Amino acid sequence: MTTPGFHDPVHDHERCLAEALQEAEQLCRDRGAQLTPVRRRVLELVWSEHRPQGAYELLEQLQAERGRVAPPTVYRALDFLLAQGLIHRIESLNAFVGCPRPSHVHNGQFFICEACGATAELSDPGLAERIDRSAAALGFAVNQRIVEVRGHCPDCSIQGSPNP
Amino acid sequence: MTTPGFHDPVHDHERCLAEALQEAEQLCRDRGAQLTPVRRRVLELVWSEHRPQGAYELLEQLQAERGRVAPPTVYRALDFLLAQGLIHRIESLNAFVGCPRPSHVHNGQFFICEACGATAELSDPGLAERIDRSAAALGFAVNQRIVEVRGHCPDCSIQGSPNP
DNA sequence: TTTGATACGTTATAGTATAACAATCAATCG
DNA sequence: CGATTGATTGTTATACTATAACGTATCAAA
Repeated sequence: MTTPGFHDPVHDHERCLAEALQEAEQLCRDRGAQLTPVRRRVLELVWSEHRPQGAYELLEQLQAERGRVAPPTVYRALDFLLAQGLIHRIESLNAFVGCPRPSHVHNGQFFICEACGATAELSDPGLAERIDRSAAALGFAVNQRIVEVRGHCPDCSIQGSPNP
Repeated sequence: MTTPGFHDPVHDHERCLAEALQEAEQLCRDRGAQLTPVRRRVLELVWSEHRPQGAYELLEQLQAERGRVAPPTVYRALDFLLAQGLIHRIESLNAFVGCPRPSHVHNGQFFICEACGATAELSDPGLAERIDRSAAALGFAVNQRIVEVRGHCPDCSIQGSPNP
């Protein structure tokens, strides 16, 4: 798996990508889910950066390599990847990011840098519990917890930072 | 102020609305912010339900009473109301809901019923602190915390519920 | 009276997402 | 084998969400 938190601007990203793809293949094999070429390629594109990417951003890249591709193609691939837990949707950005722990069911917390876009996923079970306790007090049955924290990552919050 | 949590399907909503409007006027007066007729009307429309409403939903209502109204009009009003903290944007719905505690700076937590749309806002400072601690561990500087919990409200989670 | 700031009107367009139906293909069964 | 079924992808059109850019009106300060 990949390291938690933010990544160094220069890290071995080939390895992130390779590990994510390998884990996705394993997981789909185990579940009998079909990681087709389109779906696999979209997953690769999502994983090409540690930054949420919009559907149309992914679409453009697909079109660059395959000619005519229509929006439903990429949205269907994204739906599949979401259903398998291989990617997450960042609601506050209408964008998608790879999940570093796809085999582990969770609603993570996302820390999103407003300067460079880098996003880190954390999974604090205590936070989920705390939300669930509030929900219980309201008589509310929880399906999904969305936690998105906006701010500045370590690289962008120091003065003289690359993206002020 | 209005009561916290979910509201009874039949409650004195006139009162919710009147209180929200009164507080908004007070708050704008204190700040020298202009609660113009359009802005005030949009706030009323947002407060017409305890359920987040889309910009175009609000736009339709405005058009019904004022003839031609273009999207920027409603978006500008929403921007103003957001800036004053009089409403909140629900990111996972692209929709807007009235803030029951506008004079109190906060990032609340929203509990959103996926059946009936009813939304309750809570403010658990401990939750915010917990998020901030995670952020600090990452070296992340927090600007905004978005917490949206999807599930079923008390009225919709009982069997034989109105909106299963 | 001019100026500047603020709000609002208006037109056009950008960006995000899905409905509906056709085509393909592999697996299975009679 | 040929037919059927289910899953996936292609294709076209359209719906939904949001903003850019520029013009107009108002009002208070200089």
